Amino acid sequence: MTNTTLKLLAQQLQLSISTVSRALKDHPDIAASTKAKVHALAQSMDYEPNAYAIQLRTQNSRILGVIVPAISNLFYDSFISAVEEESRKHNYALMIMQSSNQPENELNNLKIFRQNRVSGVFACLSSHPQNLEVYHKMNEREIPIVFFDIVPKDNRFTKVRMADERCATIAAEKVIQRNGKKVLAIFGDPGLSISQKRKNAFQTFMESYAPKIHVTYANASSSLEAGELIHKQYSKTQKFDTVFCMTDEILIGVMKAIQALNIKIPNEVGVITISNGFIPNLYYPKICYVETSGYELGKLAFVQMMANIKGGKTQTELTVDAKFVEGGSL
Amino acid sequence: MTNTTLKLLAQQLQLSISTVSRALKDHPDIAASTKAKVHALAQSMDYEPNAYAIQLRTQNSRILGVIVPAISNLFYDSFISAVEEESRKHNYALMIMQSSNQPENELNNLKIFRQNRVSGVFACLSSHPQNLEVYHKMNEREIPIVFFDIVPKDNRFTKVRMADERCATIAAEKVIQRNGKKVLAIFGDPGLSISQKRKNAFQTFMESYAPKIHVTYANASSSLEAGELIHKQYSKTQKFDTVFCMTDEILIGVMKAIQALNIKIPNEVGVITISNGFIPNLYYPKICYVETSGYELGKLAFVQMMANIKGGKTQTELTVDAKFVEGGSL
DNA sequence: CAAATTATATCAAACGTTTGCGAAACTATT
DNA sequence: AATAGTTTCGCAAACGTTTGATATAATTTG
Repeated sequence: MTNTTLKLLAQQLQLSISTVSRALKDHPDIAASTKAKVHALAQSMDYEPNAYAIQLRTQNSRILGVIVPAISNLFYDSFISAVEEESRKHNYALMIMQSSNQPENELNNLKIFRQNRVSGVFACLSSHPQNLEVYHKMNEREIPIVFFDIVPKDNRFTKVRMADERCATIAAEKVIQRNGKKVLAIFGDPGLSISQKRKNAFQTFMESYAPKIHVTYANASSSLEAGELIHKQYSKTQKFDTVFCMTDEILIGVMKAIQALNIKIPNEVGVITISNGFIPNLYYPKICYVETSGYELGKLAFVQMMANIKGGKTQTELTVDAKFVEGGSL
Repeated sequence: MTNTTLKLLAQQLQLSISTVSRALKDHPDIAASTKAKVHALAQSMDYEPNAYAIQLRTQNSRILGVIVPAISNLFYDSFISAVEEESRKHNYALMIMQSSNQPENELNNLKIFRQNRVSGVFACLSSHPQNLEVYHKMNEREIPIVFFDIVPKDNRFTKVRMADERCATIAAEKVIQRNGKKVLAIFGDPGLSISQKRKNAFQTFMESYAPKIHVTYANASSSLEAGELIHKQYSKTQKFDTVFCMTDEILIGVMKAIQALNIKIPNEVGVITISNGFIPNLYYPKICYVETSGYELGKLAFVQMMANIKGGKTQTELTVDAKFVEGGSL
């Protein structure tokens, strides 16, 4: 069975295609009686406008592209969720692709986006350093780009991200408020700029506001490593009384080790992390965290995208602020 | 800056549009020298074929639609992840929409898919009962549909799902093997067919293979409820020694309560669940689980989709088998 | 009642491709 | 040198819309 088209409707009704087209969109030129007939037939024949023809003609796809490192990720999927909600409201459809942190995939995805003439793309850089030429070319072609989370330094782009430094600073503040004396602070892959930012912020705050507190800095790019770290550090004579985790992944490793060692939270050690909240709420007591909401970021990104699409350029970097969420772990 | 088109290339090269088109796709009619020139110019002018024009002309969108209840979900996002991987390999793009379990959203998403003339759709029914007319109509229009996870009874459709009954049976088997005597079995929303299936399978197995074992059946549609259940049941004189959780959500509630009550796993109680593995691995000891892999399901769904697109109808219901994954909790 | 206005509907071009068919321009064959 | 066969390319229609310009009929106006 072939799809219903304007032409088909027109033939059935002995009208011209343009009349049918206008009737369906309530154009004032068309008589009410005609409109009624057209609508009725369209309904009964299950007419659905061909998006491709429309897009070809109008040069407006109403499709937005999203590139994330991975869909299967607590942070990014809440980002996507938010963007999808907004898109629906604004009558845009979404095309989602994952880069798996491979620049090669990222490029390929962008190509698909361009070939589909997306109206804009939300991009999260894959972690490895790369050149931004593609993005510049897309800018030249006037395809709006909103970078999120992992954003380039280049300030010719529109960017939204979490207030990474603030997160770490807030966490440090809380640690001090709760009387942490010997802190183990675990950060992620030191190659990532986000790790550097958070570590610097944490360190800066600690050094200036609480110079007498003893802080051990460590890296762990996986839960496994984070767990081992706890095991190792906890057997030392100089034990920590507080542990700060930079990410959910680290927290997971830490918590496993803490459960294995049967350490009591918060009596024996306090725990604080940066997270969107899902993982911290899996434990008893709930882990205290500084919230970084992918959802909020998504909403913000969408606003920026709309501004970009409508009003031309908005080359700014916006951050969504962090806030502390109380738990029972500190 | 306007996009490069075949016409533009043709003008520059003093060739016809059709020649340029054929040159770019290595058509044997075109001289090698011409091809070289065309390719060179296309390259330097960043020519990207317009997907809409192609799709309009060829009537083949190479886009697949996916409807999930929620993207932000451990199970579905691994499903999506798998489908996306395969799609990329087969040169399809993905359009992902979430229904939020609202039939209304589901219908709206389907409309968008139809208007975009998707080559096929992966659909997971929103939980509330609804009529399948839309899907039948799409079938008539020869849009392949592969239902996954929550599938309709109607066997005119292609379906893939987890072996729900098997999961529960395997879990029951293991509980008996590990000498559970007093089992607390917690199932999800009793309105959902998946809950019924799993409960029936569990119950049937228990009654026939281990009639002397005492099983308490309970429902909990949220982690919270599950947690309360544990608190209530554990204060009784007749305590349980094993708890079976039907889903991750239930497990989360259960584990929180267990941690709060400071119950030792597996010494005081054994725990087993049905899961894709992420949550069970968050704890120490790791929770034993019967694996339901969204990833595997995605792979299977894609195979079915390809079969459907190429070879016409494949009206079968396939299931991906469950397997037990060892942990330290039983 | 002729002229001007309004209401309604049609024409035709354009968006960027793909593709069957035909047209030159060569080359090879007798 | 005429014919047949190849190689290389162009013409033009079609995919399903949208939209400015235009045409026709109906209505109003002075």
